Amino acid sequence: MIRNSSSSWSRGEDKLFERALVLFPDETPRRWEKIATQLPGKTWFDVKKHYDDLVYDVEEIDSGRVEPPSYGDDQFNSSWGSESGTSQVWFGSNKGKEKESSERKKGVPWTEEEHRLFLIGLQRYGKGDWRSISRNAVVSRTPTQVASHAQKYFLRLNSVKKDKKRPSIHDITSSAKSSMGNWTNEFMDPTATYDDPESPPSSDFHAFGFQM
DNA sequence: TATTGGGGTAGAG
DNA sequence: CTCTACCCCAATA
Repeated sequence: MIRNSSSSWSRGEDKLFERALVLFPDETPRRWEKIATQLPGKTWFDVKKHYDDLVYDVEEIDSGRVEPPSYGDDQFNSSWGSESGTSQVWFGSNKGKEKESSERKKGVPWTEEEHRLFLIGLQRYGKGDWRSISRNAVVSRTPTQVASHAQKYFLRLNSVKKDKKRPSIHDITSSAKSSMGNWTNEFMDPTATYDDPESPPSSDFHAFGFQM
């Protein structure tokens, strides 16, 4: 039931979609149209559908305590930073009830699902409210986790963004080369262009006002 | 082996 | 609780 796009959304498309989502906040007038611009072969309707699906996913997880979709069936390894995927340690499948053996805290690598949820929550609640995000979007994660993840996330975004312009002593005011031209196929390319992660100035409406 | 990526934790606000 | 910085671990170059 969870995560099922109307059409086939590839990884690259998803990435572009997320990028566009963070690029065009909820306050954007023709948000879907603008987002669809970033997605070749997709219409605004498709995009909206996809977003709706994701939001539904989030709500489902929030409401029904539906644990994130089988992470174990990840045939295609997620590549959220490492090209080869294979993030960290998938020590013991902690599905169901976590087993606190004598295992150290170790790190549970965020999966795409969680990351997407995080992005959604990020847009819906804004940059700061990690508690709301962790409460509504990424239930599997505590505010601290979310904050840490967000830190790394934005850090990477900024790093990449800067890196793209780093060897540019020539691009003083930068020409059109920094727009779109370098990256042809950014699909499946983690080092591809992620720009402006800055969240909207609006602190966002807190539809729900529960504090922890 | 050195560097980066990635998550957790500690400390300060 | 949030923000920032640091530490530790694993993967990659």
